[in-house]
Amino acid sequence: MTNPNPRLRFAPSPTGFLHVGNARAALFNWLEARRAGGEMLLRVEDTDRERSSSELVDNILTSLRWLGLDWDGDIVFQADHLDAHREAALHLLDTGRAYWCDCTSEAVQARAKARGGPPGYDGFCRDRGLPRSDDTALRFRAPDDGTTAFTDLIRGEVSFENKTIEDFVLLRSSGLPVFLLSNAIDDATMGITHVVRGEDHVPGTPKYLLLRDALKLGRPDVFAHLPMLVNEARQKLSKRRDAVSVADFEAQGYLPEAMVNYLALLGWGPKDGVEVRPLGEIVELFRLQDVTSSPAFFDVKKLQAFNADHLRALPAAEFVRRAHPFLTRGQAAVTTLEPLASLVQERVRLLTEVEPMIAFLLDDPVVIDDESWQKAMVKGKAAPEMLAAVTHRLDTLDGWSADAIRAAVEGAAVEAGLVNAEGAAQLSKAQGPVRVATTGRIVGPPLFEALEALGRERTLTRLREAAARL
RNA sequence: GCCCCCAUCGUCUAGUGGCCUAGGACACCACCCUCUCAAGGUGGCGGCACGGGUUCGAAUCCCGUUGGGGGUGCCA
Repeated sequence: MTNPNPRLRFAPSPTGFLHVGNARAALFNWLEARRAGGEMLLRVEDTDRERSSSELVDNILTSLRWLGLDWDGDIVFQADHLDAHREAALHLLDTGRAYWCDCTSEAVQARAKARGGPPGYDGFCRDRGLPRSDDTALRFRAPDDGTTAFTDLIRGEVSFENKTIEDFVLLRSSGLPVFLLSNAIDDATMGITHVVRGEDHVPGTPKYLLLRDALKLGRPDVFAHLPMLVNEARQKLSKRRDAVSVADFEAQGYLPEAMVNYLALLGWGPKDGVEVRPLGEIVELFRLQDVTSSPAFFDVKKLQAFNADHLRALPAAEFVRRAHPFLTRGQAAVTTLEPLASLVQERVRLLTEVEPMIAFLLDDPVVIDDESWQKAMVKGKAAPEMLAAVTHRLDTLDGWSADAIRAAVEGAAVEAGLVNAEGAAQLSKAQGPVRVATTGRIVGPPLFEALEALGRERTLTRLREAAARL
């Protein structure tokens, strides 16, 4: 049952960017391979010369590396093996399992419409004995009776009646092999034991099996068809319709560890219920047979929550390092961020949110948010009194530490009359005007640490400018 | 149309005949904590698609219905 040396593969076609659906398929292959101590191979299915491009190959490889999904051995490019695929197809012709057909797809459709039956090829050229020409494609002669079945690790027994399988194309009239043929042969050549791919491949599996049988290539040990990843309309994710490129998520400030963690939970869950955890633990817990069979919605909200958790789990120095590529103001931003790193870290969900949070330390004069100004200065109580009192106290403050600043603000609050029933300073009200004057916004990192970082001169300048504006 | 697959809170899932008055997570709401915002804590909202069986007993097994999805290319 269990193969001692499982070989799995991720086989993307470079006709689009790597999107989260592909990434999930790659991840599950990788998880099973690594858990079982097997091999993870990578094959680029570039047989569609028109739509494939080396830029897209680069994008796929870059995204896989970013996610931390490595592979064993050299990358196999399917286009390098086209001759062998063609040869195999021709062998099928010799053994009577294939034949040349000159029907155009228009003609096939017209006949289907005319007979009122199901669309698809009707075997028109089966016994015409056509020779190969520039207009003929090679079709596989599918069996007329019997069934083709396989066991799917996730879905159980799946079977198809052979009479529902049409005579599909093996070689285009250009001589190029089609996906089904290349895919089936390459899997055999590469010794793939576990075929783990999307559920959209289920209907093609009997053809795959029929081909492998006809070619006497044996069958893989295991099939596992992963549930689809769907959009809000519950349709299969598509690159064109849905914004789900892995590279885009990277650019938006997601951590690869959050992405793979979240992706692993789409169709699978650890027995202990602990969702947020390092990949290494997931590798140990993952079992292909535990994967769910129903489709899953890719929920960006939950991904964000995971990202925030993984961000907080980082050591502060590492957090700064990860934020680096997202700091557009260069070294100034880095040195500004460093002392406040842990305070910022706890408050962002995406790395792109880091710089805006420390922008008040980078901009002079500070940019004041209108809504915040209205709230704290116009509607807030005793804003002028508070600003005057705090300006004086901070101007004459001994030392410049968060604790000392806090004491000064508390003293100013009492002076401005912002006190509770016991006469103690009401910081929740008092900090508003100070915060807006110095950081420009009503929300942000803890005020006293922020002012300590801002320094006495800039703090006083901003307080005076705000008072003048009032 | 035909073939195939799927069906537990809004979403992702736990659940493999009794432990389920269905558990967790995200989201949402309330409260607590608190210098704002976060984080954290507590509580709340909310689900086994429907109908038949089988069984002492069904979210769990079987059949059907409905709904959704995938495939049906000389794309992959």
